[in-house]
Amino acid sequence: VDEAEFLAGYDPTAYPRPALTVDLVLFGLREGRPAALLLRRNQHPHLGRWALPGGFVGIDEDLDAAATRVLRDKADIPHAHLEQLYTFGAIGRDPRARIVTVAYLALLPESAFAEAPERGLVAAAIEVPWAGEAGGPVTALSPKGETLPLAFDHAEILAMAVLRLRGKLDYSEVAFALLPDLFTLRQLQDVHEAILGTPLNKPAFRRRMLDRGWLDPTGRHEAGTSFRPAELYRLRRPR
Amino acid sequence: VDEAEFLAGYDPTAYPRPALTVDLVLFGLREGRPAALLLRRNQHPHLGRWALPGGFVGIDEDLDAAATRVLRDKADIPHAHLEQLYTFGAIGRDPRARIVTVAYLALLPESAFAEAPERGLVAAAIEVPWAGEAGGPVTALSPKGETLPLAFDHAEILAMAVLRLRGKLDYSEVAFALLPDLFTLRQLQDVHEAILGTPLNKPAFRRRMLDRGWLDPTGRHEAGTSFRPAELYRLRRPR
DNA sequence: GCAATAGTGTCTATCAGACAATATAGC
DNA sequence: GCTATATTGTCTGATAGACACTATTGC
Repeated sequence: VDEAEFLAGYDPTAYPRPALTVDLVLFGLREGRPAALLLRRNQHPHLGRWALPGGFVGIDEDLDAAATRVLRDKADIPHAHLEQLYTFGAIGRDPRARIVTVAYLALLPESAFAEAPERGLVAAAIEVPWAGEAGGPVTALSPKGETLPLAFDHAEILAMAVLRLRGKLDYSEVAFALLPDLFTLRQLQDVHEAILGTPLNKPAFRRRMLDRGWLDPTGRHEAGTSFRPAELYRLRRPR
Repeated sequence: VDEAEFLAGYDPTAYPRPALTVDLVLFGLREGRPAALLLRRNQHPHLGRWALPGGFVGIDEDLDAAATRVLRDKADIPHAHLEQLYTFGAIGRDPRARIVTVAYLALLPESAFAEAPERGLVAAAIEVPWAGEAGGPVTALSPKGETLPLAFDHAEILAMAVLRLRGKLDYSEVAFALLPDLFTLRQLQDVHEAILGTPLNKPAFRRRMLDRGWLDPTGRHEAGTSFRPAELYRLRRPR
């Protein structure tokens, strides 16, 4: 059996093989809520539904390179924190053909997020029911609050993205990828609260973050507030 | 561009596509140390090196189903805790052709582990250098202590498996998948210490595990010791 | 001075590590 | 009783939540 499979590895017509794509969860915060950039499908199947940007993996292209290419070409974003999320390969997930997709998570600061609508992308708020730790199926909402029907298994992929972020939030630097270079402790706390979906204790959060030693105070302060301005911090590099 | 890719999804000859496989990390403990079942390659490339059992994903086969099939057919193990680990798709990872592999982690109790050698599988101890949290490249050792050269990028896959286990150890039930149905608290602690590669405080570990409420005492005790026998516990189901 | 938020101090409950004391099996 | 390990108790230091207090800005 192994010999046949070996040959099938050389000859693409010996056995039919699944097609391989990457799909990107372009994740960020929109008005303090989890959000992702979605693309409206203008073809069958799932015409009119909303989908993650994606593309086929080239025969001479790394998976990470394919994800970077999709980020650049379909979302016009030159650079972002990118990490592989999970690979989805259920039989019926695409009605056209057998397509296995490697989902990637891209983390965008709110600024990059704001420029997106010109490309036909919509910044959809992602509602994650708390659903007892596991996180249920998500719903996507347009900026006006309408529910956006999702294509394929993309609701499942979005749910996985939020769960992954929750898990990595407090031992990794993912939160900082969602913030500008300079940020206040309040902004950092807002990011944590948005992803966890639960309020946090302010003094405890401050203590934890400062004791961690990842933050450098800049001595500068935010401007334009009508109240006491908060100090701006920067992520210490390299970590 | 999208239209061309759409058609390529239907017609396998329009664009060449990567082949897709699953590879399994059959993980367990051998004499209190992390170990995995490896298969000696009897073909080029990497003839004589040691590899994870794997196989091509059928066109009508779920990824999980492919992993289950490999577990059954190549390792003769009817059932195990299986979870997707990561997808490896670097360009040169297989010199024959472009092959992308979805790595799975299978967790075996030591009993299933002991029966393996008949299938040509070797239970290799996995040495993970501590390497400051990140875990460096692993080395595999035969039961006699010889270093086993690994095929393809399988050292990287094994390293990822151990890192994943470390991360999930204390909020998931992966440790129990490595133990028999009835086990003592000492055995549970040994599993944790083996995976973390560091000793743990005994009273604190007991308290933590018992307070968690996952364990049911059975009232029964281990036998055959020449000292005080420990109580046997069972994982409470369902979690 | 007022409003609003930043930032700090203190008290308490919880949890982990250290260490020692007690319990129980075979011999 | 002796040995080896299981199991429990206690002390202590670190950490998180609750809550109140002080600081600073624009107006």
